[in-house]
Amino acid sequence: MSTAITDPILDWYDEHARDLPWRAPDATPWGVLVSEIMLQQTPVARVLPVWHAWMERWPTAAALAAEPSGEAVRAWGRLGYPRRALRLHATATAIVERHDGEVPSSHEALLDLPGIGAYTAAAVASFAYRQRHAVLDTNVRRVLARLCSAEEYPPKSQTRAEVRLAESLLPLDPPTAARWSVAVMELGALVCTARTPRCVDCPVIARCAWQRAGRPAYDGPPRRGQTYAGTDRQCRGRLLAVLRDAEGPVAKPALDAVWSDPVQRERALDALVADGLVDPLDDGRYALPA
DNA sequence: TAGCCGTGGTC
DNA sequence: TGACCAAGGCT
Repeated sequence: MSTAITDPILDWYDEHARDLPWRAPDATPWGVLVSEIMLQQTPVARVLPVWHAWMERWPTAAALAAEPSGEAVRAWGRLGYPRRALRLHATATAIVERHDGEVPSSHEALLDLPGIGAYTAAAVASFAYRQRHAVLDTNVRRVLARLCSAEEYPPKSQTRAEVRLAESLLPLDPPTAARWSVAVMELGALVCTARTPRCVDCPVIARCAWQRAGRPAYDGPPRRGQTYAGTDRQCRGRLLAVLRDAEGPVAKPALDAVWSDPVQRERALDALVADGLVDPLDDGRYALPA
Protein backbone atom coordinates (compact mmCIF):
# COMPACT_ATOMS: atom_id res chain seq x y z
CA MET A 1 0.00 0.00 0.00
CA SER A 2 1.32 3.39 -0.94
CA THR A 3 -0.46 6.37 0.60
CA ALA A 4 1.53 8.66 -1.70
CA ILE A 5 -0.67 7.38 -4.52
CA THR A 6 -3.89 6.49 -2.70
CA ASP A 7 -4.34 9.66 -0.63
CA PRO A 8 -4.30 12.18 -3.50
CA ILE A 9 -6.72 10.01 -5.50
CA LEU A 10 -9.07 9.64 -2.50
CA ASP A 11 -9.01 13.42 -1.99
CA TRP A 12 -9.58 14.00 -5.69
CA TYR A 13 -12.58 11.67 -5.61
CA ASP A 14 -14.13 13.50 -2.65
CA GLU A 15 -14.09 16.67 -4.69
CA HIS A 16 -14.82 15.48 -8.21
CA ALA A 17 -16.97 12.35 -7.98
CA ARG A 18 -20.06 12.38 -10.17
CA ASP A 19 -23.37 12.34 -8.36
CA LEU A 20 -24.66 8.99 -9.64
CA PRO A 21 -27.85 7.47 -8.20
CA TRP A 22 -26.33 4.06 -7.48
CA ARG A 23 -23.75 5.85 -5.31
CA ALA A 24 -26.39 7.67 -3.25
CA PRO A 25 -26.60 6.85 0.47
CA ASP A 26 -30.03 5.30 -0.02
CA ALA A 27 -28.93 3.07 -2.91
CA THR A 28 -29.66 -0.60 -2.17
CA PRO A 29 -27.36 -3.55 -2.95
CA TRP A 30 -29.90 -4.55 -5.60
CA GLY A 31 -29.63 -1.09 -7.16
CA VAL A 32 -25.85 -1.36 -7.15
CA LEU A 33 -25.98 -4.82 -8.75
CA VAL A 34 -28.38 -3.65 -11.46
CA SER A 35 -26.13 -0.67 -12.23
CA GLU A 36 -23.04 -2.86 -12.50
CA ILE A 37 -24.67 -5.22 -14.99
CA MET A 38 -26.00 -2.33 -17.07
CA LEU A 39 -22.63 -0.56 -17.03
CA GLN A 40 -20.80 -3.54 -18.52
CA GLN A 41 -19.49 -2.16 -21.82
CA THR A 42 -22.10 0.60 -21.72
CA PRO A 43 -21.58 4.34 -21.01
CA VAL A 44 -23.11 5.93 -17.91
CA ALA A 45 -25.19 8.40 -19.93
CA ARG A 46 -27.09 5.61 -21.66
CA VAL A 47 -27.56 3.61 -18.46
CA LEU A 48 -29.03 6.39 -16.31
CA PRO A 49 -32.59 6.58 -17.72
CA VAL A 50 -32.93 2.81 -18.01
CA TRP A 51 -31.66 2.27 -14.47
CA HIS A 52 -34.19 4.76 -13.07
CA ALA A 53 -37.09 3.13 -14.91
CA TRP A 54 -35.87 -0.34 -13.92
CA MET A 55 -35.59 0.47 -10.22
CA GLU A 56 -38.99 2.18 -10.25
CA ARG A 57 -40.58 -0.92 -11.73
CA TRP A 58 -38.50 -3.58 -9.97
CA PRO A 59 -37.17 -2.13 -6.68
CA THR A 60 -36.19 -5.60 -5.45
CA ALA A 61 -34.85 -8.82 -6.89
CA ALA A 62 -38.14 -10.50 -5.95
CA ALA A 63 -40.12 -7.99 -7.99
CA LEU A 64 -38.11 -8.76 -11.10
CA ALA A 65 -38.13 -12.50 -10.50
CA ALA A 66 -41.93 -12.42 -10.37
CA GLU A 67 -42.15 -11.33 -14.01
CA PRO A 68 -41.37 -13.17 -17.26
CA SER A 69 -37.78 -12.82 -18.46
CA GLY A 70 -39.11 -11.27 -21.67
CA GLU A 71 -40.22 -8.23 -19.71
CA ALA A 72 -36.62 -7.74 -18.60
CA VAL A 73 -35.46 -8.00 -22.22
CA ARG A 74 -38.08 -5.44 -23.25
CA ALA A 75 -37.20 -3.01 -20.46
CA TRP A 76 -33.53 -3.37 -21.35
CA GLY A 77 -34.31 -1.28 -24.44
CA ARG A 78 -31.32 -0.41 -26.57
CA LEU A 79 -28.60 -0.82 -23.95
CA GLY A 80 -27.04 -3.57 -26.04
CA TYR A 81 -25.88 -7.10 -25.20
CA PRO A 82 -29.45 -8.14 -24.26
CA ARG A 83 -28.27 -11.44 -22.83
CA ARG A 84 -27.35 -9.29 -19.84
CA ALA A 85 -31.06 -8.66 -19.27
CA LEU A 86 -31.74 -12.38 -19.36
CA ARG A 87 -28.94 -13.09 -16.91
CA LEU A 88 -30.04 -10.29 -14.61
CA HIS A 89 -33.49 -11.87 -14.51
CA ALA A 90 -31.91 -15.26 -13.79
CA THR A 91 -29.80 -13.66 -11.07
CA ALA A 92 -32.92 -12.16 -9.49
CA THR A 93 -34.50 -15.60 -9.47
CA ALA A 94 -31.39 -17.15 -7.91
CA ILE A 95 -31.30 -14.42 -5.25
CA VAL A 96 -34.88 -15.23 -4.30
CA GLU A 97 -34.36 -18.99 -4.33
CA ARG A 98 -30.92 -19.24 -2.78
CA HIS A 99 -30.47 -16.05 -0.76
CA ASP A 100 -33.90 -15.30 0.62
CA GLY A 101 -34.29 -12.31 -1.68
CA GLU A 102 -31.19 -10.49 -0.44
CA VAL A 103 -28.23 -9.74 -2.71
CA PRO A 104 -25.42 -11.87 -1.26
CA SER A 105 -22.46 -10.02 0.20
CA SER A 106 -19.68 -12.56 -0.26
CA HIS A 107 -17.54 -12.45 -3.38
CA GLU A 108 -17.90 -16.20 -3.77
CA ALA A 109 -21.70 -16.20 -3.64
CA LEU A 110 -21.87 -13.25 -6.03
CA LEU A 111 -19.59 -15.08 -8.46
CA ASP A 112 -22.06 -17.96 -8.55
CA LEU A 113 -24.78 -15.72 -10.00
CA PRO A 114 -25.30 -15.72 -13.80
CA GLY A 115 -23.71 -12.76 -15.59
CA ILE A 116 -21.52 -11.88 -12.62
CA GLY A 117 -17.81 -12.40 -13.13
CA ALA A 118 -14.73 -11.43 -11.15
CA TYR A 119 -15.09 -7.73 -11.78
CA THR A 120 -18.80 -7.41 -11.00
CA ALA A 121 -18.56 -9.60 -7.89
CA ALA A 122 -15.75 -7.41 -6.56
CA ALA A 123 -17.62 -4.24 -7.49
CA VAL A 124 -20.86 -5.24 -5.74
CA ALA A 125 -19.04 -6.50 -2.63
CA SER A 126 -17.07 -3.26 -2.52
CA PHE A 127 -19.67 -0.66 -3.44
CA ALA A 128 -22.74 -2.19 -1.83
CA TYR A 129 -21.10 -3.78 1.21
CA ARG A 130 -17.95 -1.69 1.72
CA GLN A 131 -15.62 -4.68 1.51
CA ARG A 132 -11.97 -4.84 0.50
CA HIS A 133 -11.46 -6.35 -2.97
CA ALA A 134 -9.24 -5.59 -5.94
CA VAL A 135 -11.67 -4.10 -8.45
CA LEU A 136 -10.09 -4.38 -11.89
CA ASP A 137 -12.12 -2.94 -14.68
CA THR A 138 -10.96 -1.33 -17.90
CA ASN A 139 -10.57 2.06 -16.19
CA VAL A 140 -8.49 0.78 -13.30
CA ARG A 141 -6.33 -1.35 -15.58
CA ARG A 142 -5.55 1.68 -17.72
CA VAL A 143 -4.79 3.94 -14.73
CA LEU A 144 -2.45 1.37 -13.19
CA ALA A 145 -0.75 0.65 -16.54
CA ARG A 146 0.13 4.32 -16.87
CA LEU A 147 0.78 5.15 -13.25
CA CYS A 148 2.90 2.13 -12.37
CA SER A 149 4.07 0.53 -15.64
CA ALA A 150 4.66 3.51 -17.94
CA GLU A 151 2.39 1.92 -20.55
CA GLU A 152 -0.33 3.83 -22.34
CA TYR A 153 -2.67 0.81 -22.33
CA PRO A 154 -2.87 -2.39 -20.27
CA PRO A 155 -2.29 -5.81 -21.88
CA LYS A 156 -5.13 -7.24 -23.97
CA SER A 157 -6.10 -9.76 -21.35
CA GLN A 158 -5.78 -9.36 -17.61
CA THR A 159 -2.57 -10.70 -16.08
CA ARG A 160 -1.77 -11.95 -12.60
CA ALA A 161 0.74 -9.13 -12.31
CA GLU A 162 -2.08 -6.64 -12.69
CA VAL A 163 -4.10 -8.36 -9.98
CA ARG A 164 -1.10 -8.39 -7.66
CA LEU A 165 -0.44 -4.73 -8.32
CA ALA A 166 -4.07 -3.79 -7.64
CA GLU A 167 -4.06 -5.81 -4.41
CA SER A 168 -0.83 -4.18 -3.29
CA LEU A 169 -2.37 -0.73 -3.61
CA LEU A 170 -5.55 -1.58 -1.72
CA PRO A 171 -5.85 0.29 1.60
CA LEU A 172 -6.10 -2.10 4.57
CA ASP A 173 -9.25 -0.63 6.07
CA PRO A 174 -12.21 -2.16 4.16
CA PRO A 175 -14.40 0.96 3.86
CA THR A 176 -11.39 2.96 2.71
CA ALA A 177 -10.47 0.21 0.24
CA ALA A 178 -14.01 0.35 -1.16
CA ARG A 179 -13.80 4.13 -1.57
CA TRP A 180 -10.36 3.78 -3.17
CA SER A 181 -11.72 1.28 -5.69
CA VAL A 182 -14.47 3.58 -6.88
CA ALA A 183 -12.07 6.52 -6.82
CA VAL A 184 -9.57 4.90 -9.21
CA MET A 185 -12.39 3.91 -11.54
CA GLU A 186 -13.68 7.47 -11.51
CA LEU A 187 -10.21 8.83 -12.21
CA GLY A 188 -9.97 6.55 -15.23
CA ALA A 189 -13.43 7.56 -16.42
CA LEU A 190 -12.97 11.33 -16.05
CA VAL A 191 -9.23 12.12 -16.23
CA CYS A 192 -7.05 9.17 -17.22
CA THR A 193 -9.20 8.44 -20.25
CA ALA A 194 -8.34 6.13 -23.13
CA ARG A 195 -8.20 8.61 -25.99
CA THR A 196 -7.16 12.03 -24.68
CA PRO A 197 -6.15 11.90 -21.03
CA ARG A 198 -6.46 15.18 -19.13
CA CYS A 199 -3.13 14.89 -17.38
CA VAL A 200 -3.22 18.54 -16.28
CA ASP A 201 -6.13 17.64 -13.98
CA CYS A 202 -4.50 14.51 -12.59
CA PRO A 203 -3.92 14.39 -8.83
CA VAL A 204 -1.01 11.95 -9.19
CA ILE A 205 0.73 13.35 -12.26
CA ALA A 206 3.92 13.73 -10.21
CA ARG A 207 3.83 9.98 -9.48
CA CYS A 208 2.95 8.80 -12.97
CA ALA A 209 5.51 6.52 -14.60
CA TRP A 210 4.01 7.03 -18.06
CA GLN A 211 4.24 10.79 -17.63
CA ARG A 212 7.86 10.54 -16.48
CA ALA A 213 8.70 8.38 -19.50
CA GLY A 214 7.42 11.10 -21.79
CA ARG A 215 4.00 9.50 -22.44
CA PRO A 216 5.28 6.96 -24.99
CA ALA A 217 2.67 5.80 -27.49
CA TYR A 218 1.24 2.29 -27.25
CA ASP A 219 3.45 -0.11 -29.22
CA GLY A 220 1.78 -3.45 -28.61
CA PRO A 221 -0.31 -5.52 -31.02
CA PRO A 222 -3.17 -3.65 -32.74
CA ARG A 223 -6.19 -3.21 -30.49
CA ARG A 224 -9.01 -5.08 -32.15
CA GLY A 225 -11.42 -2.95 -34.10
CA GLN A 226 -14.88 -4.40 -33.82
CA THR A 227 -16.60 -3.98 -37.16
CA TYR A 228 -20.34 -4.13 -36.85
CA ALA A 229 -22.12 -3.39 -40.09
CA GLY A 230 -23.28 -6.60 -41.73
CA THR A 231 -22.43 -8.84 -38.79
CA ASP A 232 -24.63 -11.40 -37.09
CA ARG A 233 -24.67 -9.06 -34.12
CA GLN A 234 -26.30 -6.31 -36.11
CA CYS A 235 -28.76 -8.79 -37.54
CA ARG A 236 -29.65 -10.11 -34.07
CA GLY A 237 -30.14 -6.55 -32.89
CA ARG A 238 -32.55 -5.79 -35.71
CA LEU A 239 -34.57 -8.95 -35.12
CA LEU A 240 -34.83 -8.45 -31.38
CA ALA A 241 -35.80 -4.80 -31.83
CA VAL A 242 -38.87 -5.93 -33.78
CA LEU A 243 -39.98 -8.11 -30.88
CA ARG A 244 -39.18 -5.48 -28.26
CA ASP A 245 -41.21 -2.85 -30.04
CA ALA A 246 -44.19 -5.12 -30.69
CA GLU A 247 -47.04 -5.48 -28.22
CA GLY A 248 -47.23 -9.25 -28.50
CA PRO A 249 -46.11 -12.15 -30.71
CA VAL A 250 -44.83 -11.33 -34.19
CA ALA A 251 -45.37 -13.20 -37.46
CA LYS A 252 -42.33 -14.36 -39.41
CA PRO A 253 -42.65 -11.86 -42.32
CA ALA A 254 -42.20 -8.97 -39.87
CA LEU A 255 -38.82 -10.43 -38.95
CA ASP A 256 -37.88 -11.25 -42.54
CA ALA A 257 -38.44 -7.60 -43.43
CA VAL A 258 -35.55 -6.23 -41.36
CA TRP A 259 -32.71 -8.32 -42.88
CA SER A 260 -32.37 -9.24 -46.53
CA ASP A 261 -29.88 -12.11 -46.43
CA PRO A 262 -32.03 -15.15 -45.54
CA VAL A 263 -29.12 -17.41 -44.60
CA GLN A 264 -27.71 -14.95 -42.11
CA ARG A 265 -31.17 -14.03 -40.86
CA GLU A 266 -32.12 -17.63 -40.08
CA ARG A 267 -28.78 -18.25 -38.42
CA ALA A 268 -29.21 -15.18 -36.22
CA LEU A 269 -32.79 -16.06 -35.34
CA ASP A 270 -31.80 -19.61 -34.42
CA ALA A 271 -29.06 -18.22 -32.21
CA LEU A 272 -31.48 -15.85 -30.48
CA VAL A 273 -33.79 -18.81 -29.79
CA ALA A 274 -30.86 -20.90 -28.55
CA ASP A 275 -29.85 -18.04 -26.24
CA GLY A 276 -33.37 -17.88 -24.82
CA LEU A 277 -33.92 -14.34 -26.03
CA VAL A 278 -36.66 -15.36 -28.48
CA ASP A 279 -39.46 -17.85 -28.01
CA PRO A 280 -40.78 -19.68 -31.11
CA LEU A 281 -44.50 -20.28 -30.61
CA ASP A 282 -46.44 -23.33 -31.78
CA ASP A 283 -48.41 -21.21 -34.27
CA GLY A 284 -45.22 -20.17 -36.10
CA ARG A 285 -45.01 -16.73 -34.58
CA TYR A 286 -42.20 -15.42 -32.37
CA ALA A 287 -42.27 -13.69 -29.00
CA LEU A 288 -40.08 -12.48 -26.19
CA PRO A 289 -39.65 -15.30 -23.64
CA ALA A 290 -42.41 -15.92 -21.12
C1' DT B 1 -8.39 -18.49 -24.83
C1' DA B 2 -9.69 -16.00 -28.47
C1' DG B 3 -13.93 -14.88 -30.41
C1' DC B 4 -18.46 -13.71 -29.77
C1' DC B 5 -22.15 -10.86 -27.93
C1' DG B 6 -25.32 -4.51 -29.24
C1' DT B 7 -25.48 0.16 -29.51
C1' DG B 8 -24.43 4.85 -30.09
C1' DG B 9 -21.25 8.71 -29.27
C1' DT B 10 -16.83 10.81 -30.30
C1' DC B 11 -12.97 13.05 -32.76
C1' DT C 1 -15.94 9.39 -41.98
C1' DG C 2 -14.92 5.51 -39.94
C1' DA C 3 -12.29 3.50 -36.37
C1' DC C 4 -12.22 3.45 -31.68
C1' DC C 5 -14.32 3.07 -27.36
C1' DA C 6 -17.72 2.30 -23.15
C1' DA C 7 -17.99 -0.12 -14.99
C1' DG C 8 -17.36 -7.69 -18.96
C1' DG C 9 -18.93 -12.42 -19.14
C1' DC C 10 -19.19 -16.79 -21.25
C1' DT C 11 -17.66 -20.73 -23.85
